[in-house]
Amino acid sequence: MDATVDEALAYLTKGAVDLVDETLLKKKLERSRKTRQPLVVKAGFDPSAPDLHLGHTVVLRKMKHFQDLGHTVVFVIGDFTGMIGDPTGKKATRPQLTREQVEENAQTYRRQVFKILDREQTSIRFNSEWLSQLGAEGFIRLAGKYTLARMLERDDFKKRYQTQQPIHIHELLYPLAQAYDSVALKADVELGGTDQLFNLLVGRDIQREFGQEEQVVLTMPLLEGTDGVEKMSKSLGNYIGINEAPAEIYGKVMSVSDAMMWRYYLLATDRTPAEVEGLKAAVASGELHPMQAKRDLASTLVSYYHGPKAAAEAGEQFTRVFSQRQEPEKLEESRVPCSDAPLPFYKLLTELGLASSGSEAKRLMQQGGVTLDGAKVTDIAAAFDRNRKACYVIKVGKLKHRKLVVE
RNA sequence: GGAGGGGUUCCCGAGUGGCCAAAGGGAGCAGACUGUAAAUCUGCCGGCCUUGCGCCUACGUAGGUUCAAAUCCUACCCCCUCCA
Repeated sequence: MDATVDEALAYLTKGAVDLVDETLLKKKLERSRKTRQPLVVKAGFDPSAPDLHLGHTVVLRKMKHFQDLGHTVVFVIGDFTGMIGDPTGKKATRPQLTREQVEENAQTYRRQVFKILDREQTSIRFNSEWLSQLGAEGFIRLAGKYTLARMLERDDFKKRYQTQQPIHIHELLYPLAQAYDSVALKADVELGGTDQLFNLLVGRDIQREFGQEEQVVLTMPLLEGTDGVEKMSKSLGNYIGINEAPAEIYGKVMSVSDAMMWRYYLLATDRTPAEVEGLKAAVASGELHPMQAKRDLASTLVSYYHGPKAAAEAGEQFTRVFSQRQEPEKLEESRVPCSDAPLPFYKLLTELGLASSGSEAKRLMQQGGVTLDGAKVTDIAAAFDRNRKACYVIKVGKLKHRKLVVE
């Protein structure tokens, strides 16, 4: 950490959206340098969705940047708030997590997080540690440090208030609980997505109430999912998980639209904004093929989380399956016993899990998406012949290939 | 406590007695094309089968009126707004 404060500042704020406030961050950096005392950099994570996806990595990479300069990162797992359960989605009251589940999820986090973060400079903490100590009394006291009017300043609440969406009282309490995390940890910096700005700012106010120096707030953009519209999230199914199979990550990245890939470059890789602009210009001028640019992106991302070898293999498989329209190297295999009883083909598809329902299977067949050993099967009344031992390759759509052994 | 508005298929959002498995958009899926699972275009998009213009399930919940209800009536549940 021998970078000058200005260099450090530039490095740390790269890609960030909000920084509150710069002067204070400088001050903290300077002090840290003098006292050799690393800053405490905190970010909170949901205990119920332990599968990290590229969206999470935006903040995680930023945490790593702080580590690069010698600071300590605290990965806070919001188990306390998680155990209360968030009732906002009225259809399914989120199941309360047990102690064991939380611990299990934490383990999953540990496994994944250190693909990005440095183990030595990271501490993983549960916020129940200090929040459950607080008790009802302490919590109400904490609530006494803030006002409803200030809560309603939050865009999200304001909007919901106006559009007749429910706001539960405890939702107003969440920001306070999160703010108290900062107090308990004496956080110097808190990181989060731009949607967290408000919560992070409440942390500053509450810290001040507790006589602490306020934290610096730094927000990162939210990465859109593979649909290119909504933010990446597991529940929307538009995510790319870092623990997914290499070929899966590679393929999903390739399915991102050309326009969207720059965003991924910018937020999910280590390329600097200038480098990304350079690539963009190269594509615009025809110097670099957009597909190549996207392949490089896919390869980079796979190699971050699975290593360069896996990235190379995923690339090869992609070429094979999508450019050359061949079967992948390794086919998933299913077995079916020999029998004289006729089996409608569409039933076979549902049994193999290649279609979610009979109607779906028939639809796929009618649309010409189903192939048996390379020949299209479009007759929905077709039966599958399984009265002798044989081996077939079934293809459904472009993505699903299956080797079928009749035995 | 009072008055009013509202709950529709994965999401948003039309629909106020039959032509509604229900407009439109988004997401998703398939095909064509291609430079990829980009873009674009076309089609599909509750389930079941004997694929008929068939059957079952669906418009907050439970009943009722009617030959026929997402649409009308009754009760209940939930959400929101304003007043107190």
